[in-house]
Amino acid sequence: MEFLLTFKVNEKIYLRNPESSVLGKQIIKNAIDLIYELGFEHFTFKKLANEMKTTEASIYRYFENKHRLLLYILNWYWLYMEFLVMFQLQNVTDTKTKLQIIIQLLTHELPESAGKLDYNKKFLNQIVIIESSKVYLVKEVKEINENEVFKPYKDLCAKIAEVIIAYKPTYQYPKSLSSTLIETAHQQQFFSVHLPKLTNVNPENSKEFTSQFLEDLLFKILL
Amino acid sequence: MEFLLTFKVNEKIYLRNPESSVLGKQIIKNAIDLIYELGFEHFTFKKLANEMKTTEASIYRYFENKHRLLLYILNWYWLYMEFLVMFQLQNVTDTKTKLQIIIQLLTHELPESAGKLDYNKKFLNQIVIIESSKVYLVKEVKEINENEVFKPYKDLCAKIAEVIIAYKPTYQYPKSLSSTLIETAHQQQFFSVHLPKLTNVNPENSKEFTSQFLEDLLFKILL
DNA sequence: TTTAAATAATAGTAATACTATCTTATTTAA
DNA sequence: TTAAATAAGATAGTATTACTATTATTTAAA
Repeated sequence: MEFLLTFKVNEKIYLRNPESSVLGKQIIKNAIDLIYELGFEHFTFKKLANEMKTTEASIYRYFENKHRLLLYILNWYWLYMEFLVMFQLQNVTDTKTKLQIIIQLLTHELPESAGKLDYNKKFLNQIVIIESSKVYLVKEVKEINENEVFKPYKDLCAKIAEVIIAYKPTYQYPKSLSSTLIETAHQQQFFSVHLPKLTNVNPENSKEFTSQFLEDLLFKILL
Repeated sequence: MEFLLTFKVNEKIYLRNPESSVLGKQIIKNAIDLIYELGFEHFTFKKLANEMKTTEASIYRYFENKHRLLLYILNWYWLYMEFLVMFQLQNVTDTKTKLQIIIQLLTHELPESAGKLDYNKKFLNQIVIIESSKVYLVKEVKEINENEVFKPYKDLCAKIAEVIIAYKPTYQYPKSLSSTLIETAHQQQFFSVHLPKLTNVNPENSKEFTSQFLEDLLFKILL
């Protein structure tokens, strides 16, 4: 059985809902491909329009600017990740196992198992690793945050924090630990590939390095 | 007694050494002020030139582009931070105390005590928190890294990793833990101000929150 | 079937990210 | 001391980016 997933992204992020039209869906799909290929700095609406054989103006009807488009993609990812956490923790009673599953989810490509996607999972994953911090590390963070556009990230963080508390009710910093886990998962994946001297990765375990590091770290903290 | 600090930054980063002239030094000083004020995305050489009453062309003689200028500032910071670590660990024999000092350094503004600076310490600190990941989270990271321009960061990371090993020789991931400490120090400082729901900060302890979280985390990991 | 909405086509503007050239002021080296 | 080299200032120019606006055409809904 296969099923197709979609999520309702906060309306404040877009001008017109990309889910509501063929063109809109294509914008997201092609944007993921092109941001992956060029990196966010070199990505422009003009290039995206050319790639899609449409016009810049058409894309501007959906998103105010490329930052909003990235924010849309990440909102989508955070919602998806929260769904995956919920989904994969179904019927798991052992809280240690729950935490292990969460670490696996944060440190590996999106699993084929859980739902079909319109978007390229590998590219989406890389965008999250490389570009996600750019949506909040900006001067305008306060105004952006006022529209609740980071809510899915906060919700994901809170959900993981819940599991942390369930595992160790006396731990004082569940949400900070949760956001640290999420961010460090991305960071160490990036470092282990591009700046390996900032890590203890070695050629044999590179695929599993980040999850091993984080699992060791997490269970020592929550001992 | 006051002393003035300077560091030799990798030649590959600049076209002309900004340390070698009055204009060069002004460029760095004013760039720190303006990047702080505008954020890196809105910062341009044109604006910097206007601010300094010089010309865009003059700045382009020192740096290829604004990314290189930011890289210069961060190299400077990493060298300074490594110096501070070395300096403040002088005559400290207890490795636990050493780690506590390092956390204090990573989570607070640059101390007045250790040397006078040409640059605004508060602004420099904020730039590190908000902008530093932007120098490596780019498509060109491989080519950039080939010129050893991240060496001061790797050295700082290695130096902290050494202290970690000294404290707990059997710990398997000293460098990853070190880079995680550095990055999380910045991240949690940012989150606790701008996205506090991603943390466990509370109004009373906001100044000390990040250091408390990290100290708790670090010594649990290294137990 | 009309009418409303979405898209395409086109044009235009201000700002950004540069490169190039020429002149003048300052330093250095012969 | 004078010539040569170097740095800085002044100015101009280009391609690209990041938009906004207008009109025409296609598609979908009433």
